Amino acid sequence: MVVLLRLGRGCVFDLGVSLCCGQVFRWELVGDWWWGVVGDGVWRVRQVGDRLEFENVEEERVREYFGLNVDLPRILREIGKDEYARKAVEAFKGLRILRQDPWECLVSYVCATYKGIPAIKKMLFELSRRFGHKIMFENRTFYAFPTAEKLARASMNRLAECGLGYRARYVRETARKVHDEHVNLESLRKAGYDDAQKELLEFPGVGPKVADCVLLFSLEKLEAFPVDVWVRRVILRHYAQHFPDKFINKISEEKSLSNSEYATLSLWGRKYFGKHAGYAQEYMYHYERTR
DNA sequence: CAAGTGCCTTTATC
DNA sequence: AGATAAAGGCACT
Repeated sequence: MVVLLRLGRGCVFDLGVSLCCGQVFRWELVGDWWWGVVGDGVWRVRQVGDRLEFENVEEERVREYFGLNVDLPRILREIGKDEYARKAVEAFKGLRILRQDPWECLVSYVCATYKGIPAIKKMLFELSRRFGHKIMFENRTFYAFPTAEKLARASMNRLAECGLGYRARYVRETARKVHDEHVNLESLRKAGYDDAQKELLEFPGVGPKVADCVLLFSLEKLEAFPVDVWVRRVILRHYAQHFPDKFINKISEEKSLSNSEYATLSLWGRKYFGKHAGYAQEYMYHYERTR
Protein backbone atom coordinates (compact mmCIF):
# COMPACT_ATOMS: atom_id res chain seq x y z
CA MET A 1 0.00 0.00 0.00
CA VAL A 2 1.38 3.35 -1.00
CA VAL A 3 1.31 5.99 1.70
CA LEU A 4 1.40 9.66 0.85
CA LEU A 5 3.18 12.32 2.85
CA ARG A 6 2.69 15.94 1.93
CA LEU A 7 5.81 17.90 2.67
CA GLY A 8 4.64 21.07 4.37
CA ARG A 9 6.24 24.45 4.18
CA GLY A 10 9.54 24.39 6.04
CA CYS A 11 10.00 20.78 5.02
CA VAL A 12 12.08 21.34 1.91
CA PHE A 13 13.37 17.98 0.71
CA ASP A 14 14.95 16.54 -2.42
CA LEU A 15 14.85 12.75 -2.27
CA GLY A 16 16.96 12.17 -5.38
CA VAL A 17 19.80 14.48 -4.37
CA SER A 18 19.80 13.12 -0.83
CA LEU A 19 20.21 9.56 -2.12
CA CYS A 20 22.71 10.42 -4.87
CA CYS A 21 25.09 12.74 -3.09
CA GLY A 22 27.40 10.00 -1.87
CA GLN A 23 26.35 9.65 1.77
CA VAL A 24 24.56 6.32 1.25
CA PHE A 25 25.35 3.59 -1.27
CA ARG A 26 22.66 0.97 -1.47
CA TRP A 27 19.65 2.75 -2.97
CA GLU A 28 18.66 2.03 -6.54
CA LEU A 29 16.50 4.06 -8.90
CA VAL A 30 14.00 1.97 -10.91
CA GLY A 31 11.80 4.15 -13.09
CA ASP A 32 10.87 7.00 -10.80
CA TRP A 33 10.87 4.88 -7.64
CA TRP A 34 13.82 4.49 -5.32
CA TRP A 35 14.25 1.01 -3.83
CA GLY A 36 16.32 0.55 -0.73
CA VAL A 37 16.93 -1.96 2.01
CA VAL A 38 16.77 -0.44 5.47
CA GLY A 39 17.25 -2.91 8.28
CA ASP A 40 15.28 -6.00 7.32
CA GLY A 41 12.79 -4.17 5.15
CA VAL A 42 12.69 -3.13 1.52
CA TRP A 43 11.35 0.38 1.07
CA ARG A 44 10.02 1.92 -2.10
CA VAL A 45 9.97 5.70 -2.18
CA ARG A 46 9.33 8.38 -4.74
CA GLN A 47 8.85 12.10 -4.76
CA VAL A 48 6.45 14.02 -6.94
CA GLY A 49 6.75 17.71 -6.22
CA ASP A 50 5.90 18.25 -2.57
CA ARG A 51 4.48 14.75 -2.23
CA LEU A 52 6.53 11.91 -0.84
CA GLU A 53 5.11 8.46 -1.54
CA PHE A 54 6.36 5.33 0.16
CA GLU A 55 5.56 1.70 0.47
CA ASN A 56 6.28 -1.04 3.00
CA VAL A 57 7.36 1.36 5.75
CA GLU A 58 5.64 3.56 8.31
CA GLU A 59 5.65 7.32 8.09
CA GLU A 60 7.48 7.74 11.38
CA ARG A 61 10.39 5.61 10.15
CA VAL A 62 10.50 7.56 6.90
CA ARG A 63 10.63 10.86 8.78
CA GLU A 64 13.38 9.56 11.00
CA TYR A 65 15.50 7.96 8.25
CA PHE A 66 15.34 10.86 5.83
CA GLY A 67 15.88 13.45 8.54
CA LEU A 68 12.57 15.13 7.84
CA ASN A 69 12.18 16.22 11.44
CA VAL A 70 15.08 18.67 11.38
CA ASP A 71 14.36 22.28 10.48
CA LEU A 72 16.34 22.38 7.24
CA PRO A 73 15.54 25.96 6.17
CA ARG A 74 16.88 27.20 9.48
CA ILE A 75 20.04 25.09 9.14
CA LEU A 76 20.62 26.33 5.61
CA ARG A 77 20.35 29.94 6.74
CA GLU A 78 22.72 29.16 9.57
CA ILE A 79 25.43 27.60 7.38
CA GLY A 80 25.18 30.22 4.64
CA LYS A 81 28.09 32.07 6.17
CA ASP A 82 29.58 33.35 2.94
CA GLU A 83 28.96 33.53 -0.77
CA TYR A 84 30.46 30.18 -1.65
CA ALA A 85 28.49 28.34 1.04
CA ARG A 86 25.28 30.06 -0.05
CA LYS A 87 25.92 29.04 -3.67
CA ALA A 88 26.44 25.40 -2.71
CA VAL A 89 23.26 25.49 -0.62
CA GLU A 90 21.29 27.10 -3.41
CA ALA A 91 22.46 24.49 -5.94
CA PHE A 92 21.19 21.49 -3.99
CA LYS A 93 18.58 22.87 -1.66
CA GLY A 94 16.64 19.94 -0.21
CA LEU A 95 19.62 17.67 0.34
CA ARG A 96 19.15 16.12 3.75
CA ILE A 97 21.56 14.12 5.84
CA LEU A 98 20.07 10.69 6.40
CA ARG A 99 20.07 8.82 9.66
CA GLN A 100 21.57 5.50 8.60
CA ASP A 101 22.09 2.33 10.56
CA PRO A 102 25.43 2.78 12.40
CA TRP A 103 26.76 -0.71 11.72
CA GLU A 104 26.12 -0.55 8.00
CA CYS A 105 27.48 2.98 7.94
CA LEU A 106 30.65 1.97 9.77
CA VAL A 107 31.42 -0.85 7.37
CA SER A 108 30.50 1.31 4.38
CA TYR A 109 33.04 3.98 5.27
CA VAL A 110 35.75 1.51 6.22
CA CYS A 111 35.31 0.19 2.68
CA ALA A 112 35.15 3.71 1.24
CA THR A 113 38.72 4.69 2.09
CA TYR A 114 40.69 5.54 -1.01
CA LYS A 115 37.89 4.38 -3.32
CA GLY A 116 35.45 6.02 -5.73
CA ILE A 117 31.70 5.92 -5.28
CA PRO A 118 30.95 3.35 -8.02
CA ALA A 119 33.51 0.99 -6.52
CA ILE A 120 32.11 1.51 -3.02
CA LYS A 121 28.62 0.63 -4.26
CA LYS A 122 29.94 -2.49 -5.87
CA MET A 123 31.74 -3.65 -2.72
CA LEU A 124 28.69 -3.13 -0.53
CA PHE A 125 26.43 -4.82 -3.05
CA GLU A 126 28.72 -7.85 -3.17
CA LEU A 127 29.09 -7.97 0.60
CA SER A 128 25.31 -7.94 1.01
CA ARG A 129 24.73 -10.50 -1.70
CA ARG A 130 27.23 -12.94 -0.26
CA PHE A 131 26.72 -12.45 3.46
CA GLY A 132 23.36 -10.78 3.97
CA HIS A 133 20.09 -12.66 4.23
CA LYS A 134 17.84 -12.73 1.24
CA ILE A 135 14.64 -10.72 1.21
CA MET A 136 11.99 -11.12 -1.49
CA PHE A 137 9.83 -8.12 -2.24
CA GLU A 138 7.53 -7.61 -5.21
CA ASN A 139 9.13 -10.54 -6.95
CA ARG A 140 12.58 -9.05 -6.69
CA THR A 141 15.53 -10.21 -4.64
CA PHE A 142 17.18 -7.97 -2.07
CA TYR A 143 19.73 -8.54 0.64
CA ALA A 144 19.87 -7.19 4.15
CA PHE A 145 23.22 -5.76 5.17
CA PRO A 146 25.31 -8.56 6.75
CA THR A 147 25.46 -8.76 10.52
CA ALA A 148 28.71 -8.30 12.45
CA GLU A 149 28.61 -11.98 13.35
CA LYS A 150 28.42 -12.99 9.70
CA LEU A 151 31.31 -10.77 8.65
CA ALA A 152 33.36 -11.76 11.69
CA ARG A 153 33.22 -15.37 10.49
CA ALA A 154 33.81 -14.61 6.82
CA SER A 155 36.96 -15.93 5.21
CA MET A 156 39.49 -13.47 3.89
CA ASN A 157 39.12 -14.98 0.44
CA ARG A 158 35.39 -14.48 0.22
CA LEU A 159 35.74 -10.94 1.51
CA ALA A 160 38.42 -10.22 -1.04
CA GLU A 161 36.08 -11.51 -3.75
CA CYS A 162 33.84 -8.57 -2.95
CA GLY A 163 36.59 -6.27 -4.19
CA LEU A 164 37.63 -5.12 -0.73
CA GLY A 165 41.35 -5.59 -1.30
CA TYR A 166 43.38 -4.72 1.80
CA ARG A 167 40.16 -3.44 3.44
CA ALA A 168 39.01 -7.05 3.88
CA ARG A 169 41.13 -7.38 7.00
CA TYR A 170 39.78 -4.16 8.51
CA VAL A 171 36.18 -5.16 7.85
CA ARG A 172 36.66 -8.54 9.45
CA GLU A 173 38.53 -7.21 12.46
CA THR A 174 35.98 -4.47 12.97
CA ALA A 175 33.18 -7.02 12.73
CA ARG A 176 34.97 -9.20 15.27
CA LYS A 177 35.36 -6.34 17.70
CA VAL A 178 31.68 -5.42 17.43
CA HIS A 179 30.56 -9.03 17.80
CA ASP A 180 33.01 -10.27 20.46
CA GLU A 181 32.72 -7.21 22.66
CA HIS A 182 28.95 -6.88 22.19
CA VAL A 183 29.44 -3.28 21.07
CA ASN A 184 26.22 -1.33 20.84
CA LEU A 185 26.87 1.32 18.22
CA GLU A 186 23.37 2.77 18.58
CA SER A 187 24.21 3.75 22.14
CA LEU A 188 26.78 6.21 20.79
CA ARG A 189 23.86 8.41 19.74
CA LYS A 190 23.54 9.38 23.38
CA ALA A 191 27.25 10.18 23.71
CA GLY A 192 28.81 13.53 22.87
CA TYR A 193 30.84 14.08 19.71
CA ASP A 194 34.26 13.61 21.31
CA ASP A 195 33.38 10.48 23.27
CA ALA A 196 31.66 8.86 20.31
CA GLN A 197 34.58 9.68 18.03
CA LYS A 198 37.03 8.21 20.50
CA GLU A 199 35.06 4.95 20.53
CA LEU A 200 34.97 4.75 16.73
CA LEU A 201 38.71 5.35 16.42
CA GLU A 202 39.27 2.09 18.29
CA PHE A 203 38.14 0.09 15.27
CA PRO A 204 40.79 -1.02 12.78
CA GLY A 205 40.43 0.78 9.47
CA VAL A 206 38.79 3.75 11.16
CA GLY A 207 40.71 7.01 11.18
CA PRO A 208 39.38 10.52 11.80
CA LYS A 209 37.74 10.87 8.40
CA VAL A 210 35.85 7.58 8.56
CA ALA A 211 34.85 8.29 12.16
CA ASP A 212 33.46 11.69 11.17
CA CYS A 213 31.40 10.15 8.37
CA VAL A 214 29.88 7.58 10.73
CA LEU A 215 29.21 10.27 13.34
CA LEU A 216 27.52 12.49 10.79
CA PHE A 217 25.57 9.98 8.73
CA SER A 218 24.37 7.61 11.41
CA LEU A 219 24.99 8.89 14.93
CA GLU A 220 23.26 12.24 14.64
CA LYS A 221 26.39 14.28 15.24
CA LEU A 222 25.49 17.00 12.77
CA GLU A 223 28.49 19.06 13.80
CA ALA A 224 30.92 16.46 12.41
CA PHE A 225 32.87 17.89 9.47
CA PRO A 226 34.55 15.11 7.46
CA VAL A 227 37.47 16.33 5.37
CA ASP A 228 38.18 14.29 2.25
CA VAL A 229 40.08 15.28 -0.88
CA TRP A 230 37.11 17.25 -2.22
CA VAL A 231 36.51 19.21 0.95
CA ARG A 232 40.22 19.89 1.21
CA ARG A 233 40.05 21.34 -2.31
CA VAL A 234 37.10 23.51 -1.33
CA ILE A 235 39.03 24.85 1.64
CA LEU A 236 42.14 25.51 -0.44
CA ARG A 237 40.16 27.32 -3.11
CA HIS A 238 37.66 29.26 -1.02
CA TYR A 239 38.74 29.37 2.60
CA ALA A 240 42.54 29.58 2.47
CA GLN A 241 42.47 33.02 4.08
CA HIS A 242 41.30 31.40 7.31
CA PHE A 243 44.67 29.67 7.74
CA PRO A 244 48.34 30.69 7.82
CA ASP A 245 50.01 30.69 4.38
CA LYS A 246 52.56 28.18 5.59
CA PHE A 247 49.84 25.69 6.51
CA ILE A 248 48.02 26.15 3.22
CA ASN A 249 51.20 25.63 1.19
CA LYS A 250 51.95 22.50 3.11
CA ILE A 251 48.60 20.82 2.66
CA SER A 252 48.35 21.74 -1.01
CA GLU A 253 51.48 19.76 -1.80
CA GLU A 254 50.72 16.63 0.18
CA LYS A 255 48.65 13.75 -1.09
CA SER A 256 47.28 12.95 2.33
CA LEU A 257 46.74 14.84 5.55
CA SER A 258 48.43 14.04 8.83
CA ASN A 259 46.18 13.51 11.84
CA SER A 260 46.93 16.95 13.20
CA GLU A 261 46.32 18.63 9.85
CA TYR A 262 43.05 16.76 9.56
CA ALA A 263 42.08 17.88 13.06
CA THR A 264 42.88 21.49 12.22
CA LEU A 265 40.65 21.49 9.14
CA SER A 266 37.81 19.56 10.69
CA LEU A 267 37.79 21.66 13.85
CA TRP A 268 37.84 24.81 11.77
CA GLY A 269 34.74 23.56 9.93
CA ARG A 270 32.91 22.95 13.17
CA LYS A 271 33.82 26.36 14.56
CA TYR A 272 33.13 28.28 11.37
CA PHE A 273 29.83 26.68 10.34
CA GLY A 274 28.53 25.89 13.81
CA LYS A 275 26.59 22.97 15.21
CA HIS A 276 25.29 21.83 11.83
CA ALA A 277 28.68 22.01 10.10
CA GLY A 278 28.09 18.56 8.65
CA TYR A 279 25.34 19.98 6.48
CA ALA A 280 27.75 22.60 5.14
CA GLN A 281 30.28 19.88 4.45
CA GLU A 282 27.80 17.77 2.51
CA TYR A 283 26.53 20.63 0.37
CA MET A 284 30.06 21.77 -0.46
CA TYR A 285 31.25 18.23 -1.10
CA HIS A 286 28.46 17.59 -3.56
CA TYR A 287 28.77 21.02 -5.16
CA GLU A 288 32.51 20.59 -5.70
CA ARG A 289 32.13 17.08 -7.08
CA THR A 290 29.51 18.00 -9.64
CA ARG A 291 31.39 20.76 -11.38
C1' DC B 1 42.61 0.98 -26.72
C1' DA B 2 46.52 1.22 -23.38
C1' DA B 3 48.42 3.28 -19.82
C1' DG B 4 48.02 6.55 -16.28
C1' DT B 5 45.61 8.78 -12.65
C1' DG B 6 42.63 9.25 -8.85
C1' DC B 7 39.85 7.58 -5.41
C1' DC B 8 34.88 10.59 0.63
C1' DT B 9 42.60 7.25 3.87
C1' DT B 10 44.65 4.27 7.28
C1' DT B 11 48.36 2.00 9.11
C1' DA B 12 53.16 0.74 9.82
C1' DT B 13 57.61 2.19 10.30
C1' DC B 14 61.39 5.06 10.96
C1' DA C 1 55.96 14.64 16.20
C1' DG C 2 56.44 14.34 11.61
C1' DA C 3 57.73 12.22 7.27
C1' DT C 4 57.28 8.35 4.20
C1' DA C 5 55.63 4.28 2.04
C1' DA C 6 52.48 0.79 1.07
C1' DA C 7 48.12 -1.06 0.36
C1' DG C 8 43.32 -3.89 -4.14
C1' DG C 9 41.42 -2.73 -7.82
C1' DC C 10 37.99 -0.30 -10.30
C1' DA C 11 36.44 3.64 -13.12
C1' DC C 12 37.45 7.23 -15.84
C1' DT C 13 40.39 9.85 -19.19
